[in-house]
Amino acid sequence: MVQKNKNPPPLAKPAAPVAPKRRGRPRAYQPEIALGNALDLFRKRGFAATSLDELSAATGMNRPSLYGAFGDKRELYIKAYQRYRADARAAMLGIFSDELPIRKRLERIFAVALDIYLSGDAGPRGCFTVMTAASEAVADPDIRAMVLEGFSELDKAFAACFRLAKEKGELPASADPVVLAQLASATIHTIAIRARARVPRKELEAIIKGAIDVMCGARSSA
Amino acid sequence: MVQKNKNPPPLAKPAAPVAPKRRGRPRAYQPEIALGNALDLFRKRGFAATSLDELSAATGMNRPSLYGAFGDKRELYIKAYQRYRADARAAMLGIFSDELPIRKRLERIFAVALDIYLSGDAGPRGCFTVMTAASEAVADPDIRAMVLEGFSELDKAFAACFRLAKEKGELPASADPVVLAQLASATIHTIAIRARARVPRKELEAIIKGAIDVMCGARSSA
DNA sequence: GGAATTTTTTGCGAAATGGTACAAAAGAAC
DNA sequence: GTTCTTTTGTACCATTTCGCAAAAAATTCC
Repeated sequence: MVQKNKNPPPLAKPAAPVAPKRRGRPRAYQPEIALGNALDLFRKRGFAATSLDELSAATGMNRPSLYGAFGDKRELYIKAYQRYRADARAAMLGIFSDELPIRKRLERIFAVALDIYLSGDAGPRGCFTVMTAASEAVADPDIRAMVLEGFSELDKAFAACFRLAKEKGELPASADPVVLAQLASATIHTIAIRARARVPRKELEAIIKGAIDVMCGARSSA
Repeated sequence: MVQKNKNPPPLAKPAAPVAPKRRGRPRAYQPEIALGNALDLFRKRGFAATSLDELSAATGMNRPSLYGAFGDKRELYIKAYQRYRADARAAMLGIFSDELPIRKRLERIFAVALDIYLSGDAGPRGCFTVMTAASEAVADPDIRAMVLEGFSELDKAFAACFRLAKEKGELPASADPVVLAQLASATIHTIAIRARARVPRKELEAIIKGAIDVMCGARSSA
């Protein structure tokens, strides 16, 4: 046992995805879950009205831990917003890539959006991007960049849908995918805002149906 | 001079519109102007992020005077919002009642809205209703009622425009004024949000033009 | 078992916040 | 001129806010 040699793993994969075996005291929280709870709070209250004490209570982490894990309040807000966007993107991805008739596709997209905006035990939470744009994006360049990217992302995804539908002959040749996409985004925005003011789901669904009729032509009133 | 009788004004108009000659120390501020300044601040920062100190500085009134004149912070916010709505209504009234072709009418309505949303020396201020809806309406019933009334007011005004245009034969018989009105409101909302995120005026104008084309039919591409 | 390392916990502190009490000021009524 | 009324200005209070320092705890490496 003299030359025990520490058995050096000759070519072990350097990035083991599980159990990195950190060195110090183990964390008492799960970063993913804590960030999700912080996101919930920010969505409910907005940036300025959310205090670190509330965030601490919601995440189960005390303030110094919050700082260590996510930085100050603004950084935490930005990370929460990134998480929100990633979640929303994930929820939409399948629908945008599925090869459905345009009408069905739009219906599903708007339905998912409605679910996101109307969720929340203490009242509908609306759309983080819209709230953020309304309050923080004017003054904060970093947040503004993310918000603008969010608009662009949504516009482009809708435009791709309409372009494909046009190629498949579902839309008349006169249809302009970019203009239709902006109308679809506008519909997203109007239901996000109205949801936040507790407009009932039925009315929002009626707005969606009307918008789809206009965008796709009102032939099949399903 | 014994029976001087205090000369009772026999039938003097009880509501003299000028110079009521108040009794105590005269006010050092003009309520209208002070409320306007408070409105500007609230539009810039939102409710929670606006402090009474800032409001005091912006209005030129010290805090006790603010409190005496408008009540606490929330009441001041509500009064500022009422003022905003009154101003916006006044700016729109003429256009909504003018008998213009529908296309021209929409162009002017959206142009006025753009001016409101893009104004502000420290960045575009957006639409107070949208900001208010996004942040306060969920939790505050009074504010929510005002916001809902704002939505309804706009929807109805647009619907009246489209209904009239349809009667005048400017729109096809298949056009649904209510649906078109919701799309017009959605366009208002999307440009309000995007303006707040500093989307350039040109892009907003393009969105408006596209929306009008869809709503009125793209024949005359003026 | 002891040293090193990372996290948690407790508690502090300086600043800002919303709101108010109270005396001084400025004008009207008499 | 005196009194009454209303507003202003100064100062204050209790609470909340964000942020951090320093000690205690939990784990790995040796």
